Amino acid sequence: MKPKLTLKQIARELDVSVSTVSKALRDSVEISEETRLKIKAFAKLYNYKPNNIALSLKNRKTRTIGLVLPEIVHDFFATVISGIEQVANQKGYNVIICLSNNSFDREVMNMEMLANGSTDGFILSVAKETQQREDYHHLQEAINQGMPIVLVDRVVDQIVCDKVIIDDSEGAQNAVQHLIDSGCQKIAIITTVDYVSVGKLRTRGYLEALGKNNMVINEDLILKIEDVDQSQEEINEFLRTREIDGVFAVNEQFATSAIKALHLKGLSVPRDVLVFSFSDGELSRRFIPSLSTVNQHGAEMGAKAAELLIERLEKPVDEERFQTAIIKTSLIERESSQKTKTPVE
Amino acid sequence: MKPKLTLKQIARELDVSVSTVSKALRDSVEISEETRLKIKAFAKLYNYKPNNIALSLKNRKTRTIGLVLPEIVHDFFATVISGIEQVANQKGYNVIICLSNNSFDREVMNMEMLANGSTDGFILSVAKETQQREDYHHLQEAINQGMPIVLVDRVVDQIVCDKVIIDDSEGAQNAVQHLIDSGCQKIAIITTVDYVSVGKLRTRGYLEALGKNNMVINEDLILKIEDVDQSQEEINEFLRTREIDGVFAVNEQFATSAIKALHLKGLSVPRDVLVFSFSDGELSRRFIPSLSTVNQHGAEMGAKAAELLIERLEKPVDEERFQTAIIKTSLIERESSQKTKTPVE
DNA sequence: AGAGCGGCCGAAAACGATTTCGTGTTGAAA
DNA sequence: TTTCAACACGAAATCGTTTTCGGCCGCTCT
Repeated sequence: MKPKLTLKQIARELDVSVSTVSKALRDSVEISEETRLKIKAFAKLYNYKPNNIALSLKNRKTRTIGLVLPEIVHDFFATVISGIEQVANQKGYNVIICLSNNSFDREVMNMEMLANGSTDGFILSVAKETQQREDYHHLQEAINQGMPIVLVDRVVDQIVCDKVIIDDSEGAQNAVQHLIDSGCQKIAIITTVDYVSVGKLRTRGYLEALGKNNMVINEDLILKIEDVDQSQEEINEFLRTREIDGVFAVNEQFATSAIKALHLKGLSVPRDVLVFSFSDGELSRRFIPSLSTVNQHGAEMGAKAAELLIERLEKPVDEERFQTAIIKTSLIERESSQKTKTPVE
Repeated sequence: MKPKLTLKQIARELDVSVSTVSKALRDSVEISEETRLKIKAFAKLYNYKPNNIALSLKNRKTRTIGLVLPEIVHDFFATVISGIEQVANQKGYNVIICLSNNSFDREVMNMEMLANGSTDGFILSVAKETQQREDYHHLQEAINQGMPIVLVDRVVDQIVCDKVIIDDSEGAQNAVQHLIDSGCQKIAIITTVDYVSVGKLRTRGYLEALGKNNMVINEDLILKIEDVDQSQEEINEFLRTREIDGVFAVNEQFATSAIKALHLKGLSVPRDVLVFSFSDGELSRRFIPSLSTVNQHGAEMGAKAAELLIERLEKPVDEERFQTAIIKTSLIERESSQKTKTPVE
């Protein structure tokens, strides 16, 4: 086990000074060709790599991005990470990931942990609990300390910074419009409680679609779910007692639960009821019937977030103008929303 | 935007020396109560936090774990990350994540990127391509440089280090045994090509289960898949032309593809054919019929890996004895393998 | 011959923290 | 009065780099 090579060791070995070695390796004109080549050859031979920590300290830049996410066992966030990682790595940045598990305290802890010099900036999607509390002091503090933040997906309006979102409302509206166009008259929505920003927006899209088509809005067809884990029973009960011909679910989990509930009732999807979902993941692709969904393009969101952050990091003299990038959603029509295309069962 | 507070600034402000400040904050007895309290009060007031990078440089420890994974949009790896993250954070470690995308080159690049002082050690699951090439020099080099490695799930025998695996073979055997116990006579297996270590082991478990029950091994009922993306057609064709009453699939994707293929053939699961899968994820839980699977306990694997690594980092005088932790698998019996429990369709 | 200049290199400071080793001031013991 | 220990603090080294500044040598130009 050999400890890593340092400039000092090279200098001692070659009988020159540390500064000479440093300059030689960085191709400074101050160093004669002869010395330069000798040092470079030696460095290459013993596979010298400058110590990142020392560089970080010297440059006061870590080339590291802090990523704080509510969860990770979730296709959407996983794809976001993919997108971030790809752009970051390509630009020579590392990504430190911390999970908040949707807890406010863990989110704050994670940010404090990373803010002490470990990262140059943050990409963050706020925890559910944070949205509920509406306490964003930790975000503001990071910004005040000079650490740029890019918010992704679950953004908060009160904080002034770069943001990457999709048009949740529009995506939902398109999905519901598609159900309407397919002949649905009584469309239920299964959504989250209102403090989850994206849930609220998707609900709004649903309402707007109905409004635009002069359809009556029936509050009785709106189910707002607090706890995903206990959603199946709620959804069963909800659908058992309502007569509907279309369901719009704001995520894959609700969509599959809805289909199960409809089966319980003896109904088939898409034969009797059409279903449209949100968030395209493995589940949507593999489910039978495969789910029509609003694609959020998570990887693209992540990539954009990383680009925005890195740009801000590398052009710090940039004006204080922040932008909100809106990634286009797209409808993926699969079996669950198409009467004509009955799946194999 | 105030730059972060440093010891030097506190010292200047309070008209003492940097060393005094440092000692006061660390409760050294060398400092008088009065000075100590004054300094601590000031530090608290202005929310001083020591700079992590400087500490890392000084201590030659980063308290950061490098995690290199083949992919992340995959429930298993996502849960592994969860487990690692939880243990790491609780012990005051950060986690840097890099994705290899199953590419050998990216795996090597990532490790080089992190080995230059950014992390104290690695947790790694080797890329598919790396397993195919059987080139593990980058792992050995990291170890030679004094960076401990813990291999997870996709391990390599040639490298001597701590490892965390499940008994893939035993898990598969149990699953197949369960199919046999349920009355299956002709059980097909849908697995990966052999160079994927876990695939090979699961195949072996399948063979052993058949052997133990004195069942004839029919090579014609073994399908080895190279590319997951084009697996559906292969599986369709495979199942169309074979008469079977049970399917063991080495992952959720293959399992759902198999069920689709069986539907195409006019067969129902579990009525006509029983299906057992491997890797418990959202897909297994939500699918209709829900999938019986071998649970790999990814979070537990991740947690164990983090524990092993951190232990080795903090007790460096430890003997050079490495251990391989084998996490118990467990069978989760859901609808797809139980004739009696017909799902709602 | 003296001034000036360019080529080549080393010393030292800096990044922010910890730690070892002084050093000056007390007060008490001899 | 001298000596010595305890006390409270500061100077400086250290971690591994980069960079500024200055120095030395030899050469050319007047």
